[in-house]
Amino acid sequence: MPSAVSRPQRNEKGKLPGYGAAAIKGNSMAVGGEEFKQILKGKGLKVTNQRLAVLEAISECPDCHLTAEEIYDKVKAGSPEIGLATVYRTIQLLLELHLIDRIDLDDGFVRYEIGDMGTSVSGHRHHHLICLECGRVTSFRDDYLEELERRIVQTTGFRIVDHEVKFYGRCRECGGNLIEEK
Amino acid sequence: MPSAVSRPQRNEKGKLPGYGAAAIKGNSMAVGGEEFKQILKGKGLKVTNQRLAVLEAISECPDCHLTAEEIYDKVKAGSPEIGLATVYRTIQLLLELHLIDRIDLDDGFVRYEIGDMGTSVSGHRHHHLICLECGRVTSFRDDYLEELERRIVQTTGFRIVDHEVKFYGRCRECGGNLIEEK
DNA sequence: CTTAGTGCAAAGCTTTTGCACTGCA
DNA sequence: TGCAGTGCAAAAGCTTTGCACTAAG
Repeated sequence: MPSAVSRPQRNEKGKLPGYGAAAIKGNSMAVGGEEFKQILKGKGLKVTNQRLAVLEAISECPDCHLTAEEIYDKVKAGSPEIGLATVYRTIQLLLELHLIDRIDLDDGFVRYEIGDMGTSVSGHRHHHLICLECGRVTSFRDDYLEELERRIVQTTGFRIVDHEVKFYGRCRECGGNLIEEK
Repeated sequence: MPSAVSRPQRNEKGKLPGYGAAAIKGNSMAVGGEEFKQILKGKGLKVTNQRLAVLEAISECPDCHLTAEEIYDKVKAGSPEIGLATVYRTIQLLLELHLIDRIDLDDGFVRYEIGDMGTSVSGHRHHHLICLECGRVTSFRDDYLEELERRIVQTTGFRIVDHEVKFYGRCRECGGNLIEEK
């Protein structure tokens, strides 16, 4: 399989922090390795090195927005024997457990990031600023949408439990607030 | 599995509201057939029945959120000889012309909808309420985010030209604002 | 008349699945 | 030990691409 072709890249920003063989540490995880193990056990699921390694890879760099392939590569660095299918299966599992989120940054790649752990229910998820120029993605948090949510409930009867927001524009480095563009 | 409004299951397609052979009318289009033709001519591109038919199909039902396959089926009803590749190529073209938008409703399908025609620049795009229960998708408009955008510019220097918002919850029919869910 | 655009089929990629093996509980 | 979980490879989807033909300008 030619892996070079599908390498996600956008304007050279593919320099993710280098990772050594750092699996199963269980400390840098947002969820915490122990907590994750408990969740698995509680559901009658088995705790495997592969599962720990995948969650570890995703939580190590919350702003990396990794693709499945990138997660695979990161995990493989520490556990060369892991299979891509297992990565996909684990991603699926983590999504169902709401430990990670699937995000679409409109660059044609499906990406994943560590979840906001429980806070999502109260609508405090973080959001993304996407620079149309350099492709850089910046995260930010804001509870400002609560007022808007309140209004939506009143007008539509829609009870909101979560939301996702993406802003497109131009970051400071690309001339963002300096340029007077129509 | 939620079998709601416009929810195509995998391996099942074309159960959308039936559409007659209604291509090349050029009137129900948000852009207007004539306007579209002018845009094409202005770019030195050719005006073809296929292109008109694809834009027509997408703009006929702004809330349908059609997939490429569904667009193909709709167009085929009026022009049986069209090829799927042409639909994909036309979708690509329309995206580049900013006449349509690609949207991700988190159901595993890539969808397209007619663009908000120019208003996007001023941040007035419409957004989506996604019911986690029945999968129904409701659109709404709101300028409320302008204040939030203003704040983002101030704190991050990010100049915003567009945004996309998705709200997840439960629609009125599914018990939305009636249920006291923690 | 020129060549962009199209239809068809084949190729490409990403993600899923079948099956025998492995290792957690 | 038993069976969930895994690795591998094959399959399945969806989208793109090569090529000869068609039709817009």
